[in-house]
Amino acid sequence: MPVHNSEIADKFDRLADLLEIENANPFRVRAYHNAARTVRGYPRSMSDLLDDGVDLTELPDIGDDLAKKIQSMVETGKLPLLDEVEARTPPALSELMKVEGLGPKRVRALHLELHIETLDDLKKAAESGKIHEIAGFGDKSEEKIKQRVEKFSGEEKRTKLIEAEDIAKPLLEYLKKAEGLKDIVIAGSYRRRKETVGDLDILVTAKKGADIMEHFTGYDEVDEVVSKGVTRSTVYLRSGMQVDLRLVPQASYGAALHYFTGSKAHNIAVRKMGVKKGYKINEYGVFKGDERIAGKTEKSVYDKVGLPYIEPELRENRGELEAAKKHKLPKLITLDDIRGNLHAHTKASDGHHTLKEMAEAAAGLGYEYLAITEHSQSLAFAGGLDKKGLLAHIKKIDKLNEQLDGIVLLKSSEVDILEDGALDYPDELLKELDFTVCAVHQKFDLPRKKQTERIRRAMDNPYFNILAHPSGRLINERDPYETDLEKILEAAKDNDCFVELNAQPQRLDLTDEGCMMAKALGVKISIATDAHSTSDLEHMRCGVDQARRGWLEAKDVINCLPLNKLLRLFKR
DNA sequence: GCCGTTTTCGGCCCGACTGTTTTCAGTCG
Repeated sequence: MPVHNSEIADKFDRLADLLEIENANPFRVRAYHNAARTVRGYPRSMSDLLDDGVDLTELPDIGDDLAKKIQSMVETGKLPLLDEVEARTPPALSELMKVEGLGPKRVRALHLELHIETLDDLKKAAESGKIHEIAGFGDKSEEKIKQRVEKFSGEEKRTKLIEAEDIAKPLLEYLKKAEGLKDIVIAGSYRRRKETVGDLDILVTAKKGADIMEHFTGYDEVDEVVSKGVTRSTVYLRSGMQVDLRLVPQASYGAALHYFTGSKAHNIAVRKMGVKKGYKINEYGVFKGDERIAGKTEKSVYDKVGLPYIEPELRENRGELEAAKKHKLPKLITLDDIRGNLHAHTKASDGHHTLKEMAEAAAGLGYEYLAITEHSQSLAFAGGLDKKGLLAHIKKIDKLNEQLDGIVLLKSSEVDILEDGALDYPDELLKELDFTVCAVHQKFDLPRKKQTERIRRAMDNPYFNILAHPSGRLINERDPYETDLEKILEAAKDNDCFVELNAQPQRLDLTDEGCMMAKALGVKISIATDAHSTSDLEHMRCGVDQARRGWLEAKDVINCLPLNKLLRLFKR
């Protein structure tokens, strides 16, 4: 069982937390966190990189020492230094640091003074009123800890982007009513269109004297006001979502927007570039000495460090700064580039609308084509069509196409990939289709090698065209099944197959990193909604967001092609 | 512990808010 990047990253983060509690050199602590971020976000597994003989010190923030530690973890699953540290500092202390308001210093104090090691210890200590006796803690701290421990669930919950939108939109409408408000924008990972967001960062500018903060904390969805200041306030909404509101002068709007959009790694890298040029960059602007020389727009900030504007979706320090320096940034795909949708269901399997209704909805979005991809015969529980049923459906589509104007329905099927890699219909039936969308829907728990081989074998079939939702994950609900994505993409490349970026907001499968890997390997992508209703068709925008995070351009995406060119791609 | 068209040693992003303090440490983003 190969070690996942996330496991390596978690170990580095835990080690960093414990070292911080032990009062280690803060820069050493940061080095471990930085390495964790690099490893967690890396599109290829450390294990595969080592197999290929890649020198890990080439990766950002990985030096000789950490490269060795990663190698040790890949080979043995162990990080000896972590074991060593955990032997003298209780491992659960790093959990305590996740409680809001508790950092390394206070966790250390709680441990030294009251021998608190676990959440349970902390809860008891708070209830028995021992905490306020420690130097640096008072009655308020004790009370807050008591409340926070009560609410603490242990896991940091990130909210799916589309759910965050549902929370953000009414709040934004409410905030816009504030007296004296000028600009308002949601920054942070929401603006970078990350698939999940941890909190909402809202940036505003306003007329002098306007009481925006009062208005904000008075929102009727506010559950708790964490802090409230002149330029910054933090609240929790009833939904559990944390919202930060920041107020900056208009002259600083661009610098603040850049700062609060992040990512942190991108910001730090840009700041470092500023320092090299003798500037200081913060949320108020770019400064040369005391003089503000830029900051009204984001572009002005990039300008000062000698870079072109970088789209928010790219700001992850995953090579965008290097690309920008060389003027090689991708021209990111937009929703307008999309000409059709290659994955949709109707009432014939598990969809909610008829062929005609789906066709008209797709035409209404300005599409040239919509592919009808009912489930195949093995997927009985999702209304999969048997051979006869599919043939009849094909005829229905032919007939409807004669009546339709401006849009063409493509005859396809979401064909199951069986456990042995065979497709769920015989070839003589598959050849009646314009193309196929093939997918794994059962036997999610095969070992990595077998699962990978299953999909690769399926691609050997000349009627295999697009691999749908390649990992099967459901965000926050179901883990991806174990595969070697790189090997699958290589097989797709070799067999002239394509890979889907499923735009369902709970799937978004490929990931952004998967898109980057596909692009690097020369595999083109279908961004498709897997629509089960007419309204689902509008989830295309979610897929496009994810594609943009994955550096994709219109030329990388097959459903940006006109119909005649698209169909040529499916002849293998 | 990482990193280097000034450096292989000496830097490492920085400002706001809170609470516990009498001038600032701790935490957060």
